[in-house]
Amino acid sequence: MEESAKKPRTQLDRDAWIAGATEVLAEDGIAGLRVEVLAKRLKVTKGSFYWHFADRGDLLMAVLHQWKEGRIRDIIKQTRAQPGRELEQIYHVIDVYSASRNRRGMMIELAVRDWARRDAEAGAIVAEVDDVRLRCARELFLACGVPMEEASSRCMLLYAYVFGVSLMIYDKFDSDAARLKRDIADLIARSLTGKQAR
Amino acid sequence: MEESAKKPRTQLDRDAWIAGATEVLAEDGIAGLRVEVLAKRLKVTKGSFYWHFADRGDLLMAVLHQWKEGRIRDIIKQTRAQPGRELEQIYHVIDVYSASRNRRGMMIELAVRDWARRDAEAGAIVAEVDDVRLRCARELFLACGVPMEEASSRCMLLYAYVFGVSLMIYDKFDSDAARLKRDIADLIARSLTGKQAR
DNA sequence: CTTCTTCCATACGCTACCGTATGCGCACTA
DNA sequence: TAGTGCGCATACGGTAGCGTATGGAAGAAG
Repeated sequence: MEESAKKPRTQLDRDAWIAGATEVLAEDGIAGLRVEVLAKRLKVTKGSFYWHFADRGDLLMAVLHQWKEGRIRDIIKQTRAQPGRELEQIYHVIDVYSASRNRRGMMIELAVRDWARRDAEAGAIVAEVDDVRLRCARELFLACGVPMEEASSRCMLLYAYVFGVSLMIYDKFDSDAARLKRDIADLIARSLTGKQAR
Repeated sequence: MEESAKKPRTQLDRDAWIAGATEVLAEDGIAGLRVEVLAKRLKVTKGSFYWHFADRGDLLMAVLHQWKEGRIRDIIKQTRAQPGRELEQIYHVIDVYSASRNRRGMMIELAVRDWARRDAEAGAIVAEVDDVRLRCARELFLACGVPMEEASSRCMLLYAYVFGVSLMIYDKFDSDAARLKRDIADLIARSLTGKQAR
């Protein structure tokens, strides 16, 4: 009757395909996300795929929308702070997005954003996610006592930084990467006008 | 004997292929950079291509190395400031990399970085470019009187920001994008410890 | 046991692309 | 004017991937 989730997994459903596709997306990017490659990975043939999906675009849209919903859920969670601990939460957000701590998530993030640079539908999704992220993060800064315009600037700087730093390769530049990251977090989070709680 | 460079361009040389390839790279990314597509764009057949290049990889490496050399030349130029005007130069660097003012260059930059995420050779090139960029930008901060560790943090923040902001889509977030960018530049450039010249 | 539905395998045609082989015009040279 | 080589066109075989058509196994339903 009800499916117990501990079966030897003999059948694939739509979500299993989407999960596998997200995995491939993280590793090989949107260009590497091919129906037959994914099928081989899931140990079935594409006959299965075209039963669950109309075509490749159908899968891509499903991946995109599931990504969006997961991101928005996560944003809401990550930017919900207990009163008085908003600054702490800002540091936490920076840390969570640190590529080393969330490598897989950041790989997906970058793959989706690269995708969005050339696809209007992906672009629209990224725009939605960015909008939610920026507004939620801005609320945190506002709660810290930072004025509106500065809150906007700082939260934009925050997200641009976390994405941008994941694109850079700087092993040889600084010997103490941990200190570097801490100092940069301070530059982003520590306002001159807000009440400082750190 | 010597070729004058003002011919009606009836023949293609290696550099013309590389230039065309860079154009395609900017538009379609590394995955869209295909020999036959590029040939069609240059209005020749791939018979010409395989005369000038051993294979597709040969072209890709040529594109990569030319990009690297161009970037390093540009970095040296952009971070050379007249004594006393280093802070001004920092603002200039931020502005130059602003996606809206240098869209084409940033598209290439992002394409190369996406490429570098999955290709070791591209990764090595990006690492070299990042190293030069960070060191040159750090010199500017140091010349502003910023202490070493803070200079490292700020120049890292600077580059991560300019790349990251090019990945974001935030039309609806702030009505005054110009002010936003100015304020962020201030956050990156204005040190608390250095002598302020702005 | 039959029948129907679900889920997947197999086989096919088609396109895009890679790299090679070979032909061919044209400029230059002797 | 015949020869020579450069720069490109043409033609070919091969692979990868998309989407379709069709068959078939296995469980549900009767």
